[in-house]
Amino acid sequence: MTKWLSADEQQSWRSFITAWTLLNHQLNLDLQSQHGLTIADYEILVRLSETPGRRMRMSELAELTLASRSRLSHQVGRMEAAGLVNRAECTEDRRGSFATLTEAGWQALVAAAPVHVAGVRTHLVDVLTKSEFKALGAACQKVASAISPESN
Amino acid sequence: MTKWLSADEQQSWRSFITAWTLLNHQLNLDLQSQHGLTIADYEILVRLSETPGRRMRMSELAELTLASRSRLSHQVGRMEAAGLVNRAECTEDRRGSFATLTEAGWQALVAAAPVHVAGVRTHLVDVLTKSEFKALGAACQKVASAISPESN
DNA sequence: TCCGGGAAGTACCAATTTCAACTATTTTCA
DNA sequence: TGAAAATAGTTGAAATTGGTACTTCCCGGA
Repeated sequence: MTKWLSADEQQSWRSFITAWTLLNHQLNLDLQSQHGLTIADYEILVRLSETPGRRMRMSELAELTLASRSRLSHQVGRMEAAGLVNRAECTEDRRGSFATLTEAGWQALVAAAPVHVAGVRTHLVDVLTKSEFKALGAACQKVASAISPESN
Repeated sequence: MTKWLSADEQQSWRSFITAWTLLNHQLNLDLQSQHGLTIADYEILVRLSETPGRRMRMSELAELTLASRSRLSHQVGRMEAAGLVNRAECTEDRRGSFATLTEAGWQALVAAAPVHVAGVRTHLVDVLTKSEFKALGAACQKVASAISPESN
């Protein structure tokens, strides 16, 4: 016998969907209109920038950005065409390859980051009290690790 | 001067992204493998089923499901081809049209709903305490209405 | 050493989504 | 009244995404 969601639960669930969808859409819009980057591009730039040597194996990048291998491959291909990243072979494991941040990619990130962060603040962080935001984060953390324990 | 996110804030924000992405992906997988429906299909079926006459104007449906008009049009087209919905002209406003739930669409919803709800429970609701879930919902509600006040 | 299974990445194909035009109708208001 | 502007919805092409097959390479065991 199915145990349905109560009206409250349903409401919470829908708010979750709505909040994420609107937020993502809004941030994407800002980023795209002002810098020609998508959120996906941005996330990749961030991840690469955080890594020593500003380069990372494709599979690691895929895991971190929660993208399928196929999708990441396409994505990096586009970014490579745009001059934001390069591909380099991996000498230790010759099957593998690295995505590396180019100078232009770094510059694009530096330029876009303030806009993105400001968006996250105005649409998310500043809308909530410190403790509300913290609670949101904690809950999401639990949800994420319930589905995929390795996701941190 | 940009005010960057603190490490904690960043962590919360990333958890939010991760939780949504994994949850959505998981629910989609369940629904698709067991019933051949995507989440988008499902949402449309739900919205139509909740409406008197089980029919709704395209634009209202688009708003509720947070989809662009174009996307909804394609989507409904596919669902119509699959026999889940019908289109009907709107006599009051002859530009408009209704999407109406077919019997098959209703049956598909009835069949899929338990699976979907079970997924939402096991991956979201049951992972959190009542108050955590409530806090998540409340925070998301605030975020959503900060971006788009009409989104309820 | 050599084989078989598995991993990393890419390529191809089908499905979905977006963007920009386009048609048809309604609304506004001079 | 009768344009002009706005709205509802669709369409087709281009871009993105997802699934799967394929190629190349690594690794463990016989």
